[in-house]
Amino acid sequence: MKRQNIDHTQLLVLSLLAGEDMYGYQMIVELARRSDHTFEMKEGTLYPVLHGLERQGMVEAYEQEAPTGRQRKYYHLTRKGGAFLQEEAAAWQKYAGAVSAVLRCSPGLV
Amino acid sequence: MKRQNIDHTQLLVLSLLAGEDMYGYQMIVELARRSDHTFEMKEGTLYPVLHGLERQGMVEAYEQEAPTGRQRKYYHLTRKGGAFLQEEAAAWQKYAGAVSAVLRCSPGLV
DNA sequence: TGACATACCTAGAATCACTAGGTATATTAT
DNA sequence: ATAATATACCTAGTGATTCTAGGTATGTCA
Repeated sequence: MKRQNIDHTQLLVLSLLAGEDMYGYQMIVELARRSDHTFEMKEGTLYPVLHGLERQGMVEAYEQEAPTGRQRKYYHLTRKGGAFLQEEAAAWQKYAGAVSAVLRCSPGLV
Repeated sequence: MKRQNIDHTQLLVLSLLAGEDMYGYQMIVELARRSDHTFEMKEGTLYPVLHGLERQGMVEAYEQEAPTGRQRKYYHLTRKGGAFLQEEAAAWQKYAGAVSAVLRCSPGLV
């Protein structure tokens, strides 16, 4: 389909970083919390996506020590990433609206 | 993710058949119309999905001659398929709601 | 000290949708 | 008449996305 390929993981990750810098593990926890545990992202899904976003200049990574003494890798949304997020969010709205429109054509589904 | 795997093509196809029996080509045209051309499903996507749904007993196929004299293969939603559609539609609502909830956490996206 | 949570990572498999072809008939334009 | 387009079905192979299933290592709590 045209624009079937909304990368949901990418969209959700970018939207998390729009609010504040986060590290990977935190994103997984936050995403679960904000979605009422509808999304339980796997590490095997998240980390490759983060690396891809970094390669594309959508996010920048930096290391920072946690109060516990552990090393964390934080990600920051770049200006380019912010613009991309806007596009992806708009694409999602369009996509979700279209699905809803199709479902509404069949009574008893919505 | 948990329930990341909503098969969008399957959901849309089943919802089309909830209204009336349709043949493949018609589904592509109807889906484009109902989604304001957001969805332009490819034949290479649709037909394998239809065959899969038939194999699983979600739809039943029958041949019927069109007024033009051409042979068409119509698909009919079975009771099992109807129940499955209800589940998938509910899963979609939950999924879409969760995405919206996450996006709403970041101002300026919704 | 053993279990669990935190925190990062990758290789390979599975799923889903697409590309790019194929076949064939009906309609419309030249 | 015939060429182009629309209708109508199909499949093999490819690419993209996400998952499974591991690995490494540190911190916390019972």
